[in-house]
Amino acid sequence: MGRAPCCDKNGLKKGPWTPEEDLKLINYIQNHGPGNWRSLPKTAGLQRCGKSCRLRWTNYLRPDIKRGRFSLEEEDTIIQLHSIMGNKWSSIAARLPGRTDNEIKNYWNTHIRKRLLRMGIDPVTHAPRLDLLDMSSILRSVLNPSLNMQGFLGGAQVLMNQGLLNLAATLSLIENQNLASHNYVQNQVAQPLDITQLQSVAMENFSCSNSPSGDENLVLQQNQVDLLGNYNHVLVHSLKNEEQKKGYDSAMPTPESSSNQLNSSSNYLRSGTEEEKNDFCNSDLFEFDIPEGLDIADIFCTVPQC
DNA sequence: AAAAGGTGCAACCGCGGATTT
DNA sequence: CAAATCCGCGGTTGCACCTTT
Repeated sequence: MGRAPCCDKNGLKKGPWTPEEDLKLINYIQNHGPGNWRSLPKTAGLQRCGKSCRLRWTNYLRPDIKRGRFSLEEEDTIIQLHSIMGNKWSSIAARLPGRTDNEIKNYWNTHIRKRLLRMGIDPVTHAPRLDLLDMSSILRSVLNPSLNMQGFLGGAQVLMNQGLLNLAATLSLIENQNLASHNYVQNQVAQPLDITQLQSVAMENFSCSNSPSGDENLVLQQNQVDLLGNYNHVLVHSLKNEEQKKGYDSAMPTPESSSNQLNSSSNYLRSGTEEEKNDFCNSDLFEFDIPEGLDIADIFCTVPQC
């Protein structure tokens, strides 16, 4: 014995909502409040599935929804939260009052994700796209030419440790909390980030790291964390630079960017295509400043098989 | 000016955990 | 406890609008 079916799907309307339907839904919820989506359509006189009503309300009709383009602060927050939460759009939306998970998801897929790709940053891992990059040669050209990278690398397979990158991003987020909170306050939507939660996520990432174990490696990892803690600063800084160069307009990509965008949202998982390589080659990813005192040895982990 | 192709976003789909009977 | 459904989530699609050719 279970509940009655949510709705009889036969004869229910689908597709775009009309203003009349919106009005019915708004009026009903204003009088009765949201919830009980199963019975809502019938009571409200709507030929819609309850699921469709809930979606329409939560994503579009809710009075507290903030419309319009995303601010730089919101964009920063999305990038930082995505770096530790991944595609947990509802969790990210919970940190961005007035924004819905659907809106953030769309904005990520249509704007931020493509921009990251253009900059040679993997939007899934938030790490530089090493598959598109001869890192050692670039670093050699950027850093002191006397540095013997070949000797340092020792012929070993050199890979960024992804777990540490994630952890670094997390710690960076924690570090940025004051700034982020400040921004929220400025926007009158203060909702401080939960540091405890973030720290637990950080530790989870840390424990998932495929780094070598042992005290020495822990020291090395801590150094990596210290260094890579700046990773998200660099990422966000670089994004802002790009926006400033183009004249910021999140909602209106430039023709240049449009011509480099991916063809379809169904191609999200595509990686390493010629198109992306071209995007990367045209990017200015490495125009940011290398911090003083940077010890390049801390960037890498040299393990037989990361 | 028209056709073709690209973009952005609202809405739908399907899944899995939670809840109810 | 099991079955049936609710609810919310992330992924995907459809289509109107825009841009390019």
